[in-house]
Amino acid sequence: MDSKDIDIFKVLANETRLQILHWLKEPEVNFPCQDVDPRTVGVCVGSIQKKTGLAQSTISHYLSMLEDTGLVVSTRIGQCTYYRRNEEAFSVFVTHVATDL
Amino acid sequence: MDSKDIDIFKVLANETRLQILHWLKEPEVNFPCQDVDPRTVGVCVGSIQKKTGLAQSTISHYLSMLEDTGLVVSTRIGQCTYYRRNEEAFSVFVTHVATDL
DNA sequence: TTGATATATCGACATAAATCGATATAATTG
DNA sequence: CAATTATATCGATTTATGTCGATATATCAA
Repeated sequence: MDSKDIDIFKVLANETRLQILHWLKEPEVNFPCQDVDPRTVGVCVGSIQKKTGLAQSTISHYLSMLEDTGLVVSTRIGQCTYYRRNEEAFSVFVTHVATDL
Repeated sequence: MDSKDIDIFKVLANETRLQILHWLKEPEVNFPCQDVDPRTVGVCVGSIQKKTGLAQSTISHYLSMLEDTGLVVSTRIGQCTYYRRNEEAFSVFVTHVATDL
């Protein structure tokens, strides 16, 4: 339970960010009509932003925060940046919570 | 992963509060010389406050926050209020994190 | 009841987070 | 290269959090 875990608690302490992470668990269900494979590449910022209804700058910021913790990773292809979950980071965190909390 | 879990993430997103929860896992080790059984009753606010070095009002507030989430419970005996972990609340939370995150 | 001790609550202030609109940057297309 | 589209970054404002000192409340002891 180090400072990195505290940063993860902070980033999870927000309904919109939790919602985004949840959506990204099943990207093909929650974001149909993507032009890349959402499982392996991710979902573009704009699709996520539209679904939340918050400002583009806000969602871009949230996704950066999530990426800083390692919970998601991004891939830029052309004009778009695609974000997907990093399940390894989740399992490390879950293990910490289950054993050290 | 409901609003109650978000409140738990918020309360865990602070080093001092995490530290207190960690200390309360082994209260007899971290708070020797208690006048009650720390496992079943808890540790008094003053002992926790001294160990953190923060102001009395701050620790009282932190403990109230923790109690609001259900992660700890308090018992007043005489002038002292004793706080202990509520392990059931932890296991519910851990299950949510492991399955819904 | 008075004084001492332990907590809780209140009010204040500083720092951080949420959120927006505007603008900058990167990539695409004509 | 100019216009368009998608993101990222910047600056501002509002709201929340961290933290303190002062004060109120509850309990014990004399």
